[in-house]
Amino acid sequence: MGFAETFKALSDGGRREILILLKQGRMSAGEIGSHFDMTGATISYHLNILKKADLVYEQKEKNFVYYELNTSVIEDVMLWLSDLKGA
Amino acid sequence: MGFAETFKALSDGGRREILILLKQGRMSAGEIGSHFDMTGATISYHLNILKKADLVYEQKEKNFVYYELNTSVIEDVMLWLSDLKGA
DNA sequence: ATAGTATTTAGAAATATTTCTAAATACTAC
DNA sequence: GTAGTATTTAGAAATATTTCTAAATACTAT
Repeated sequence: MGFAETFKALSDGGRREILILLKQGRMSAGEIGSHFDMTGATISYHLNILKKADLVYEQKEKNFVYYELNTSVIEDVMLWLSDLKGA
Repeated sequence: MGFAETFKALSDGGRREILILLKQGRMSAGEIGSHFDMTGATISYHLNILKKADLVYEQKEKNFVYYELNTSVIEDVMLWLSDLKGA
């Protein structure tokens, strides 16, 4: 999407923690949720925001949904910031 | 402050435009406002959010308030993103 | 001091975000 | 097919964000 979605997604501490968790590798929605004091519905809401921001992608397998970090957008954001900062 | 404030500040397109404008150098609140279709009050509101996020700092001179880009926090954000992206 | 310019503050309205509970969907395994 | 597990969707409540208008503050210059 655009930078608005990306920065908005990153503005929530819980969502940033989810991303940090996913540095370890892909993880099911349930396992992600087990790390937080939130309902599964709330976790699902946050995962959806991260997905729409292209910060994660999902893989459905059996009756699990796995989420994995998507680093391509992170690069784009770093480039934007680098340009803002200037030479 | 923290990353929440920074990312939240960056999540608004108008605020990002203000920052891009300030790449050219410091600019008074009024001149910043003249680039946007918003009231001065709204511009002031956004400048305050950018200031609280340490993305700009202000210098009062005569009856003008000048705003200038502060790049130190941008570096911090880039480091956080770089770590998230991993090696 | 008065008038004028620059900016911020206060208060209110519209919209967006975050979270929950309860229900729905999707799949597995017997 | 029934029961159970995993996840999402729907709807509602609480809070936060964005924007405006009008008023207040701060400073300049006559």
